[in-house]
Amino acid sequence: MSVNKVILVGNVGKDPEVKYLDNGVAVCNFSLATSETYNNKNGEKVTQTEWHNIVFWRKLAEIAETYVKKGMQIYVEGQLRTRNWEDKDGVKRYTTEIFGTSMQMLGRKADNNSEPQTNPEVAQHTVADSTEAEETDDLPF
Amino acid sequence: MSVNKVILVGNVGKDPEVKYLDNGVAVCNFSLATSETYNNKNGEKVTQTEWHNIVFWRKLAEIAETYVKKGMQIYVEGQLRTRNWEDKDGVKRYTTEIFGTSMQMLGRKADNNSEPQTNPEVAQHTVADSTEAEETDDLPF
Amino acid sequence: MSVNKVILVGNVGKDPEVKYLDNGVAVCNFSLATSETYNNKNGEKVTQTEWHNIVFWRKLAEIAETYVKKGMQIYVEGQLRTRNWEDKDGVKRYTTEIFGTSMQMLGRKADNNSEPQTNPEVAQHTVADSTEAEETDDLPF
Amino acid sequence: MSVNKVILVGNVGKDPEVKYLDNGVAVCNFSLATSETYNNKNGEKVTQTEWHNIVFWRKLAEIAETYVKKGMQIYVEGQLRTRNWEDKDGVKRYTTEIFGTSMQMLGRKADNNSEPQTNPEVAQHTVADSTEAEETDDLPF
DNA sequence: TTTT
DNA sequence: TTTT
Repeated sequence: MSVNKVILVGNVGKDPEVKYLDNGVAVCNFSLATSETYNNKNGEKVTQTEWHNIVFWRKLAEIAETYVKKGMQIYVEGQLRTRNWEDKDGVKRYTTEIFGTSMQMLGRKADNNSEPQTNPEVAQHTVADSTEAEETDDLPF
Repeated sequence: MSVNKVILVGNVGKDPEVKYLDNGVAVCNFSLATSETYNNKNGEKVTQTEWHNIVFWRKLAEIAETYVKKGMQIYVEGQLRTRNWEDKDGVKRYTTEIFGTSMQMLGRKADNNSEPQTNPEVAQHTVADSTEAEETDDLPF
Repeated sequence: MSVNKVILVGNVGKDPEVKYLDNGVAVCNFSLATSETYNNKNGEKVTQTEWHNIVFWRKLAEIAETYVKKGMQIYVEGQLRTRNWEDKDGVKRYTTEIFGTSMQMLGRKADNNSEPQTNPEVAQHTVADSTEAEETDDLPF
Repeated sequence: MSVNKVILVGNVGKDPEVKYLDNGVAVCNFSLATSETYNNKNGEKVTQTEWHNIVFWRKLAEIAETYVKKGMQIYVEGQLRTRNWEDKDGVKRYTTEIFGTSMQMLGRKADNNSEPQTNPEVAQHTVADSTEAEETDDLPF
């Protein structure tokens, strides 16, 4: 009975960091900047940047490890998740992350990769963190 | 390299129609109304209603067949698809549909079902038209 | 060059708290719960709830003050904003909020208000935190 | 009590066509392609392209006229609207359009404009079809 | 820490 | 054809 959806288009702050759990599952973290520019009451242009903590798991994490680079403009769809943890003084702290479920690299191919792409399928289409029911070809849609 | 996403909250116009293909796959069609009210230049309140053709396949179609009823307020997420077909005069015609990928029944339980719900899990949570990678319990998220 | 969008459908955790700035501007805060249920690896049903900090300003805040109540199911559209502040030990802390730009009360009227509505126009249509260019009636759309 | 939202990232099919009504209001039409690639049951890669009819009004139309070009990758947010009209045989026909409310040009500047941009503010930030309440600088958000 |  |  609920919807928890985030849609972002922004620029990657740093090359993603990927680590692998003991069971081989990949987890990828990086931050994504979205910016808004407006004129303040003095007529000066002000840019306000938001930094979003993105987390990808499994296949999305592996793809991000290979293809996502600092500075790229990407589309991310995901869910909000607020984790809590204890800081060094034992105080409960909260961090809000975007648990990514889908990702797109935007702009032209030449933008995103200086080298020729060896796996264009992966790089150029939406990648979703799920085993989507593959549409079979014999259905009329 | 693209995103095609529709998000609707509206009211179901009629009980969904479901048919089953020879291979047992369910297909469900119904229309969903979204309305906007505004004041025109004469200060009169005007309501403008849009009717959306919704199509669900497989499990989503089966769930809609069982639980979705005329008048219900639901959330639908999906993609735009424009089909073409020939009318009786052989003229090519186009129909735009929302290929639903996720659905929610909104409002309280009592709103949506006069009878007690025998399968609350199905009725009260998001249902997606995909075999989502079930989150396993041994992962720290 | 960026998009920062959040779409939530959830239940209001408490009656909204509204305060008015010296210039008369209303600010409204409340938390909104979204829940997901899944089966863990032992086959047990587990519900995971996320709490979102919602902030409304101006007209949206005033409408929320009047109509939004604990328990209601609402739709919220907005942007992610992470504020930083100093805790009592002078440590920089971060809080992520949803700066709401649009809101809808869902479900039937009877769900959302025990008393008769004195201002149904306000309560029953989308309210956006902007002075939208009102569509004039003489345009063909 | 409803939500009617479309979010697209795709490529512009042709340079937008803009016309001006007698009252000076600009209306802009163009089509936007979104594509999906999947493997069919024979393991062949199939690309399915959807064409969306986009309509912009007023300022968005004027900006599109100046900056949006065939081939560009853009983000469009809007609403679904189905118009009906009579074809030459007097038959009622339907056309579904996306009434755009917000637009972004994606990718690097060099992607989208071969010439230097004379109005970077307009071209590089989100443009919404509304007179948004300008955030004033004296509010703490 | 990004981008324009 | 819905809903308020």
